[in-house]
Amino acid sequence: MSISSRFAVGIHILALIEINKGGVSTSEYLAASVNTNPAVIRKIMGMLKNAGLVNVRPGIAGAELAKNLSEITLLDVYKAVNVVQEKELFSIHENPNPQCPVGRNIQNAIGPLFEIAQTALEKALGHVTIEDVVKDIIEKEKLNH
Amino acid sequence: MSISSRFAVGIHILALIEINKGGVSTSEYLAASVNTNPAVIRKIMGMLKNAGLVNVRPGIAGAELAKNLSEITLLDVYKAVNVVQEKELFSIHENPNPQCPVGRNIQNAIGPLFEIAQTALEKALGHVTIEDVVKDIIEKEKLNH
DNA sequence: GCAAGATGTAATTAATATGGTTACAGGTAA
DNA sequence: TTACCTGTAACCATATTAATTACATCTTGC
Repeated sequence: MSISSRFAVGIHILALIEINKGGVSTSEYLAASVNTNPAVIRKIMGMLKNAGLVNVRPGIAGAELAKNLSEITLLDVYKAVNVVQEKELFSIHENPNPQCPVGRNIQNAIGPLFEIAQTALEKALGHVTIEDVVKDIIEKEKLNH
Repeated sequence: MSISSRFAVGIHILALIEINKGGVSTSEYLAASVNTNPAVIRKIMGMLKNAGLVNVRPGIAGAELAKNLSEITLLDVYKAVNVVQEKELFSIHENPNPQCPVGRNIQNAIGPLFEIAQTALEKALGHVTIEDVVKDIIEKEKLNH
């Protein structure tokens, strides 16, 4: 199992919109960089739009960031693209046997523990911004010249 | 997406083996508590065995813990049952466009960030032992009497 | 030795999720 | 009106999960 690449693609899109600030970031343009289909980009873009991270309008070419670069964290993107539901990173088997002491308590015993772990993950994502990613990309570019 | 319930079932199995210490924990017995098929239990048990967490032998009924309760963390179980590969909790889109500055650097830019988040998750799991889970289950049992 | 009963493991299946693709409705601007 | 874009639904191939069935193999008791 692994978390959908929608998350990585979402980050890619936001970073590219920023770096392409002079030009027009159409879904076709973004799709060419990600190497996927424009419809996939438009779907993800719709999610980013709903989360208030980008501005896009029907009929009008190009997308823009709706917030300051430094105000968009990876956690924002992660939540926007809906790769993991609230409290449901880990799945717990349903219908354990209520006749058994372990069966009737296991869900309540491990649920909170799983939440703690998921929260630790999300907190880590909250500490990184798209600005950090963009700066890192620019840095890596310089090193290869 | 969500992490396979093999993880939750693995925890369930270990806790039940402990609580059923007096009796014989066959795959059929464990399956009845988890509410699944004995073959599913045997498969997971094989993984726990490979990780050195339980002792089971062909032909001999019952499983035992191979370590002290307090020495088995949730992280041990998580790794044993192989629900997430090393460094691969988050998937990153393959073949981004190398002609684009973002495309050619995105993987190296976000890979390490994803690792940090995954490590935070795993660290949280490493702080909890099966003993904690068993104690919690016993506690919850008392409260309901 | 052999029957009974357990574990080990492979093959199959249904259900679900993902990402790609196509198609088209609807909006915008020249 | 034309050209081009976004929004979105429908469909498909593929992968994964958990359940199920089946059977080989091992151990013990007799």
